[in-house]
Amino acid sequence: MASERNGESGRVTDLTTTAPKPGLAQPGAPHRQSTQKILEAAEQVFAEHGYGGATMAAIARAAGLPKPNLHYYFGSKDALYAALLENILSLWLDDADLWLIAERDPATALSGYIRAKLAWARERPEASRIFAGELLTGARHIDAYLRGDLRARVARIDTVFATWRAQGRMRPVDTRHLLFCLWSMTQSYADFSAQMVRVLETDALEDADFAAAEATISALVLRGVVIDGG
Amino acid sequence: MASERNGESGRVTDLTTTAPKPGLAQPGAPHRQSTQKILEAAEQVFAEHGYGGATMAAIARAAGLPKPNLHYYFGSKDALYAALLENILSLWLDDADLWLIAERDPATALSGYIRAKLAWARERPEASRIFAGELLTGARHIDAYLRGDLRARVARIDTVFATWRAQGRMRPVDTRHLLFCLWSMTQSYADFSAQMVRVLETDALEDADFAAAEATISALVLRGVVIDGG
DNA sequence: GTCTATATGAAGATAGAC
DNA sequence: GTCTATCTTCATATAGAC
Repeated sequence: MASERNGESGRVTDLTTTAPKPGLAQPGAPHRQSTQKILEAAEQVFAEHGYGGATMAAIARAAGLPKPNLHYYFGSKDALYAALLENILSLWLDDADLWLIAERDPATALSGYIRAKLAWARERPEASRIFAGELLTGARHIDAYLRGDLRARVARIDTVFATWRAQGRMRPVDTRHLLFCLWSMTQSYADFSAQMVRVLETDALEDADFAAAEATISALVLRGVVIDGG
Repeated sequence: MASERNGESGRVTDLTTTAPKPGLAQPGAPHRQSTQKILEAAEQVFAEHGYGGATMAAIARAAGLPKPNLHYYFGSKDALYAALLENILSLWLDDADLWLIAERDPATALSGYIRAKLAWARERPEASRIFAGELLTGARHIDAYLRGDLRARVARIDTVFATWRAQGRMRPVDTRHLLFCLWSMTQSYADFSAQMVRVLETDALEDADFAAAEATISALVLRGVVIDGG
């Protein structure tokens, strides 16, 4: 699990695993360019309308391509959605492995993780919303990921927190529920921004809003679980 | 106005005026019973599949009624969804007014609010998921509620927190972002339970899970914002 | 590989009998 | 008020020309 999280140009990742049909020999540059455009369009449309509300026609329009091309490259709406989810999951993988490690100071680690999660919420809100929508409706498409990869990562983080607790640097908070809280607070700045902008009477979340978010979440988490001078 | 749904202004309609068609004099007991069954079925189906993925046929099946009855009582899928959202919003209204009042001790108030929100997450998870799905996809149906009622309630809570801060009983945390954190943490136990049960290797969230949730969230919030001995 | 045209089925909504 | 049968629209998916 290479911590391949380059913070600055953390743009759209590679979309490699998209061989559309058996028999396609070399997916050339135009191939990758089209699949890329389709995936970006699909991210917008699925995020805005949900899986059921999204239509292949809308995705095709957003991608600037004819509708059949989507089926040519991805086979079906469900397969396109699955490919998109696969892409999105790769974004979720590495922040914890980068920040939540036993060698770090707990306060540094937790605040860095919070900052990284908020950065994703800001840079890729549609990705976060698609993931959230998938969870809302039962997570059928990502069951294997949740039971496998995610659970393993949570188990690793549990050993890190256990180390800190044994060193007297962290209060005895349940690892899993603390992670649930961290995830929900940070991702809500993507998932529920529609509510936030209306409460805050603004058009979109800005620098100041994310700064306040980071300050608030960090205050809760650091004061809540980190033991000073440990 | 109430008689003919013109399909345009009929966004969030008043559910309690259950006069589906002009000429209905007294909505009797069977009327209310049918609308109730439909709303309960709709809550299940909309929560499980999202607005776009839900079908009137599935709702009718879940309600044990023929499809046309749904249109007879609610006019359209969108109107049924709006009526359901209206119902759900009424659940969201009162916990804050009950618990977050200046006369209370901040620790008591906040932990009581957290407990109440978690109780809703447990008792009405589908309602929470429908609300979350509405926010995820832009909150078009509840724009007026968010800009009006909700914003007013947030403003009231802000005065409560300001009082506590002035009394030296609460740290200077941003009211709105603290509320965002409280909402996201508590509601995630309904909205994202599909993820939680897989991480926790269980079939459904139980007493112990909600107890751990409450302990974790309260620990973060109380230590984060309440000043002891204030 | 790419797109026009279209098949096929499903979904929202209604007509009209009872 | 209630339900059977059906209309219309639109979505996914494909056939087949280029």
